[in-house]
Amino acid sequence: MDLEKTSELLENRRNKLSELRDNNINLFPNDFKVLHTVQDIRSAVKEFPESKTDDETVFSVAGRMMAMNLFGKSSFIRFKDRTGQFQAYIRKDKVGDEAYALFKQLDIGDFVGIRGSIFKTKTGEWTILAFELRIVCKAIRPLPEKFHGLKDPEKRYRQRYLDLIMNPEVREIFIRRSKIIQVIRTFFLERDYIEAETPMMQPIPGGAEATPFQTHHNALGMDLFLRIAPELYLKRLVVGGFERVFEINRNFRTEGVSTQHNPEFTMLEFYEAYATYQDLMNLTEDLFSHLSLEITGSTSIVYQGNNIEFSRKWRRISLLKALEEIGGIDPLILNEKDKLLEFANSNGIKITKRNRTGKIITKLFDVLVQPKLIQPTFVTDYPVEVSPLSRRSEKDPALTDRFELFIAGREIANGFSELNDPEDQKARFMQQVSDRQEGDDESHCMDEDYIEALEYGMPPAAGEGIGIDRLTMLFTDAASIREVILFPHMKPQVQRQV
RNA sequence: GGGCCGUUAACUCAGAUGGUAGAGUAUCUGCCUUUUAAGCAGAGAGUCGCGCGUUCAAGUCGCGCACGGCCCA
Repeated sequence: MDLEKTSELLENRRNKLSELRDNNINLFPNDFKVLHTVQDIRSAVKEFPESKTDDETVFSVAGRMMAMNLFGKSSFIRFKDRTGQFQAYIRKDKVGDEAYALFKQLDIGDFVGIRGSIFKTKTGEWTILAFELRIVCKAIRPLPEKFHGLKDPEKRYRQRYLDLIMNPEVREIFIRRSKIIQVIRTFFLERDYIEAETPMMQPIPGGAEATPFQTHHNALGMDLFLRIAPELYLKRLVVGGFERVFEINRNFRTEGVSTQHNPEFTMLEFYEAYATYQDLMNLTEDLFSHLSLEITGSTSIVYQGNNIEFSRKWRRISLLKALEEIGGIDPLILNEKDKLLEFANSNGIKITKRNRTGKIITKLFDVLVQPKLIQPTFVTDYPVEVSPLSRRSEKDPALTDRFELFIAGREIANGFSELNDPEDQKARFMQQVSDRQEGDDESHCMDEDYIEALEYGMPPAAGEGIGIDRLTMLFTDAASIREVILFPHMKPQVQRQV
C-alpha cells in the first residue's frame, strides 16, 4: 500500500500510466528512428517548398510535446527537439483508430516520434502531417504552465531542467556559454598553446589568496585541498618545457555566495614563455575583440544598460594613478600609512591596522575606483605585498609587472609577468607565511616543491587568469552569476513529498 | 554577518480594515477534422513554507526558524 500523499494531478498521470501498461503499450521504447531534426524540416521547406508537400517526402522526427489542441478526430500539437519547435497535425484517418486513441491519452511533456509529410495550414504555418505517431517517453509529472513558464528563481536553479524546458532564453545562455569556451579554446590552440589538466586536489593549496575546501584521502592517509587556482602547477609545466600552456577548469573557494560568487567557478589560466605582462594585455584585447565578434557579431556589447566597446585600444593606468585620477585621492597621502588609514576610515572602509600599505591601497581601490571602470581598463603596477607570485618591476622594486582587467565595474582578469627567481619567490612565501601567522587566513603557504621547480629554471614568462563565469555574464547580459552556472550552489531544501 | 522583500492549487498570481481560500493555465468528464495562450458545457483539486504566541476566530497580527531573491559588509 502506498500511503504517500500525492497530488490529484500526479495520481491521474500514474493511473493513466498503469492503464496504458496494462494494454501492453511500451511507454519507454528506444526503437524509434529519428532521421530528421526540426531544423532539417525547416531548411527543406525553405529550399524546395513545393516538392516537400507531396506524400512521398517523409520526415521522421521526435521531440517533447509542449502544447496540444485536441479536436474530436484530429489534433494539432507543438513539439520541440534540440533545434527548435514545430507543429504537427494528427488525423484519426491518417494514423489509424488505435494510434489516435493512444494519442488522446498522451499529455503535454510526453516525447513523441512522428513520421509524416509537410503541408501548410490555412494560416500559412508549415506543419507535419503525421502518418505514424508513437509515444517515445511518458512524462509522469506535468510541466509548468505554458504561458508564464517557470519564474520562481529558487525552483529554476534547483530544477534547472525545468528552467531549460520552459524558458528558451535560459537555454540560449548556456548554449552561448558553451560557444564562448569553444572560441577561447580554439583561440589558444591556434596560437600554439597546449591544453593541460592539473590537479584539482592539492596537498598545498596555492596560486591565489582564498580559503580552500579541505578533503581527505583515506588510502594515502593525507589531507588534500580542492584547488583555489591551478597557477603553481601550470608554471611547473612551463619549467617542464610547455612554453605555451592553458587550462579551463573549475576552482573552489570557501566564500559566501552572491550575484558575483559561486563556491566553484570556472577559470581560464594561460602561461606563455618569453612574454611579458604587456604582451598579455595586447593578447587580452585581441581575445575579447575576437570573442565578441564570434559570439555577437560585433566588437561591442550592451551590458546592464552600458555600451561596452572591446576593440583596441583599452585604457591602461597604474594603480596609484587610478586612485588619484579616478578615485580622487590626494596623492600625498598614498605613501603615508597613518593618513591612509584615517582616509579609509573616514570613507567607511573597514581596514585593520595590521594591514600593510599595499592591502590598504587595494581595498581603497576596490571601493573608490573599481565600480567606475565600465569600459575595459587595465590597472597596472600592483604593490609587491599583494602580488606574491609576480615579477618585480625593473623601475620600482616595490611594484610588480602586473595588471588586472576591469569591465563593467568588475574584475575580469588578472595577469602578470611571472616571478621566476626562486630566492625572491621563497622570500615572498616567507612573508606570506608570517602574514598567515598574524591571522590572514588567505595568505599563501610555503610550497617548497614549487620553489624546487623554479630552482631548475623557469624561462621568463607571463600568465593570466580570466573568470569564465563573469565573462559569460558580460556576453549574456546576466546580472547574477547564477544565471550562467547550470547548477548554482544552494542550501539543501526540506522538500515536501509530492 | 546586517537590512529589505518573498514563500497561497502542478505553474503564474489575487486575497484592505483578522470572520468558511480565489482566478487563469494545467487536470478530469462530454462535444468538436485547420488550431495558434483554440472554443463550448460541466467537475475536481490547497498541511496558505515550518513552529510558537495573541484572539471567540489567523493566509492576514507578533515572535522565532527554514529556504530563496536583492542590497550592504
